[in-house]
Amino acid sequence: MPTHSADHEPHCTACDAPDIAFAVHDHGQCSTDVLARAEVLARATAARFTPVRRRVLEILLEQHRALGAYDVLQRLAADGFGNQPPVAYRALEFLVEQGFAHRIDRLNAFVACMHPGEAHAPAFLICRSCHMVAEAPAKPVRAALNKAAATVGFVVEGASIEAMGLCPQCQVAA
Amino acid sequence: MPTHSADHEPHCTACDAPDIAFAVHDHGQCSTDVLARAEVLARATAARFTPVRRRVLEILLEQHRALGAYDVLQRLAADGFGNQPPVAYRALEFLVEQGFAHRIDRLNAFVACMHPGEAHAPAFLICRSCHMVAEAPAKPVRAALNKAAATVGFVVEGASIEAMGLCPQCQVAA
DNA sequence: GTCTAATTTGTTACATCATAACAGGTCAAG
DNA sequence: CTTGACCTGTTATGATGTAACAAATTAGAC
Repeated sequence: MPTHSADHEPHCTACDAPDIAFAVHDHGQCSTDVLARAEVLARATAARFTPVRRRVLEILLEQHRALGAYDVLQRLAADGFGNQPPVAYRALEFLVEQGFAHRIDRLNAFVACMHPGEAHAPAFLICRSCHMVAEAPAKPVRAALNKAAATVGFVVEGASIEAMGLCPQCQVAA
Repeated sequence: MPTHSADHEPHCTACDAPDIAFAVHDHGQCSTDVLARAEVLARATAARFTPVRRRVLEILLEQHRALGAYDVLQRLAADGFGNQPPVAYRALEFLVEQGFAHRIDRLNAFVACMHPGEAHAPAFLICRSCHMVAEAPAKPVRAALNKAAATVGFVVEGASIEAMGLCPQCQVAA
């Protein structure tokens, strides 16, 4: 699995779709930027970005991977926060509502959103080997889905699109 | 929610995509046909279509809805089968492997496949009001997804595409 | 400032979903 | 009619998720 901590592409601020989870990049910068953007957004929307919530986002941002609620909880407990499930679930729920994190149904787990505030509904690309998760722009995918649904008169309000497969690095490794 | 038991469109045998879950149809015929097709397929592939497995498929076929493993289990127990979780999970796993049922990640539940043997990878349309689930042909959707993944070098091996929304009947009702 | 009301956090308790491991039964092939 | 593969039943436990209420904190009214 790629160490994902080098500093070749030091540019995460733009973080335009498609995102750079699978590319070698300065992840410290990447996560710092996303966190900063989230803070600005939170201030703009009266959302209370409390210590637990902020810490959960930091934890999720450490890696481009999905973490289970109980994994997050363990980390929180180690930091002196409450260590009962609702603590983690509530913070995660908040982050998802604010668009700062996404739930991956297929994994019963959560990832930090790499494009907070960008009003997007991505597809998720999950590497079965290194377990990294990237967001891919899904507009055409959703358009196709809406069209397919329309043929039976179904109106799509939201959709999970989660792909399992191999990321570029793991393809090479295999 | 539609009663879904009338006999207007008595034609499920063809059951060509997109499927008829949301349409008024003779559901007795519909489920009988699918079950018969599954039996033929099972005979063709050395798969052992045992009483529990058959019964689970029958249970799933009763409605165009997803059932949790424990719902299935309750029904099995009522029929005199073992009432421990593995009984249900194993039968469901078998049906999914054979392509006779699908797992809906979003619901932690299972639906009967309406197109057994047709080598398909559908998108699922889940009505948030009546909870019916239909399969929609997803070829163009998957094509778009593969394309989006390709832009970051990701190879898709499988994808869950699950849409939440309103079925035609429930749109009218609302 | 400080009181009040709303929100957030901590905690208990429990609900729901899922699987490992092994014993015993069934069935088909040799 | 035995052997080996597979299936079923059972025990036990693990993993994931939530309801409900008490205590702490915060924002806003005054």
